[in-house]
Amino acid sequence: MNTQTIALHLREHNLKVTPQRLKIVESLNTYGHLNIDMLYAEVQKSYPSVSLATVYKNIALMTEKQLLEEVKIPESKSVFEVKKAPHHHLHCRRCGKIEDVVIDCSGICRIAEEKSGYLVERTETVFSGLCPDCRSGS
Amino acid sequence: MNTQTIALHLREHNLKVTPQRLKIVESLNTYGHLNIDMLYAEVQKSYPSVSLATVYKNIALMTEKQLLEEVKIPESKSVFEVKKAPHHHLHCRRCGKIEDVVIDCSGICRIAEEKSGYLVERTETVFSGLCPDCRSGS
DNA sequence: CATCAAACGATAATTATTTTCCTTAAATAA
DNA sequence: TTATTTAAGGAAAATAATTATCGTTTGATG
Repeated sequence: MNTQTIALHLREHNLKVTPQRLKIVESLNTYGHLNIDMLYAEVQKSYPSVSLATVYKNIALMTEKQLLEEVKIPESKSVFEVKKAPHHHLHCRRCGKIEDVVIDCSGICRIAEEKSGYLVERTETVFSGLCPDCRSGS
Repeated sequence: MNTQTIALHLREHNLKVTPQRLKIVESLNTYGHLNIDMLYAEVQKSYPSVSLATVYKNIALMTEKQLLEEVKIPESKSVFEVKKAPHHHLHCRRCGKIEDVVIDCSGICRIAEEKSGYLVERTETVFSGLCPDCRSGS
C-alpha cells in the first residue's frame, strides 16, 4: 500500500494527513503488528523529534476511528494492526512473532451462543505456541 | 470451595497461607472474574488496611505459580480468575459481565496449525457481544 | 495565499505498577 | 508450645505507562 492510498485512507476516516500518521500506518503495513514502543522507534527513524505523546494520541485516535485495531496478546504487550477483515492471531512464545490467520469461527461461535444465550458479535482468538522456525530449533 | 481447601491449594503451590491471599482467592471463587481494582476493593472490605501493593504482589505471584490466570479482554482491563481446565470467555459489551464457556476448539486449532505451520499449545478465545439480560433490554 | 481547525512537541500531570525497607506473621522443628 | 527462620505485609518511594495542557506549527479549504 503506497503513501497516496494511505493518505486517502486517513481522509476517509476524517483524519488529517500528517507525516507522522503516514509513517505509523506505513510501519504497520510493513511489519504487520507493532506495540507502542516499536512504533515509536519506527517513527523516530524518519522523524527523530517525534514525541511519544504524538504516537499515543494518534494510535488512540486511529483506533477510535476504526483505522487501527488493538490486539491483546496473553503474557505480552498489546500490539496494533491496520484494521482489516475479521481474522485471528498466532503468537510464537519463543520469538514473539505475531501473524494473522483467517479461520472460519462461525461454528464455535454458534455453539457459544447456544450454550450461553449471548448474542456474539465478535470473536477474538489468539493461538499461542511455536512458529515454524522456532519449532525446528532455528 | 471452602477456606481449608483454598489453604491447601495455596500450600500445594508453595505459597504461605495468609488472610489476604485467602480473601483474594475467595473473591475470585465468588465472582469468577475481577480486575485489580475490584479485587483490591474486595480485600479491603475484610482488611481495610490492606496495601494495593500486596494485591499486586500476590496476583503476580499466584499467576506465576499457576494458581491464577490473567484474561485479557478487548477494550477493557484484564481480569483474573482461578486457573481451571481450559475454557473460553464471553464478554458483554453492555454490562461488562464476563463468563466462562467450555467449547472444544480442537478443530479450529488444528486448522490454524495446518494453515500456519505453527505448533499450537494454547488457544484463547473471547466472544464479545450481549449477554441474555442485555439482549432483552433489562 | 489567508483563515481556521486540528496536530505537533515539550512538558506536566495523572495513573498504574514495582521496588524498597522495616515490621509482622506463618511455617517448621525443637 | 515456643524459638527460629523465612516469607509476607504495609507504607512510601521509585519507576513506568498513559493522558492532558498549552503554545506553536501545519494541513485543509476557499
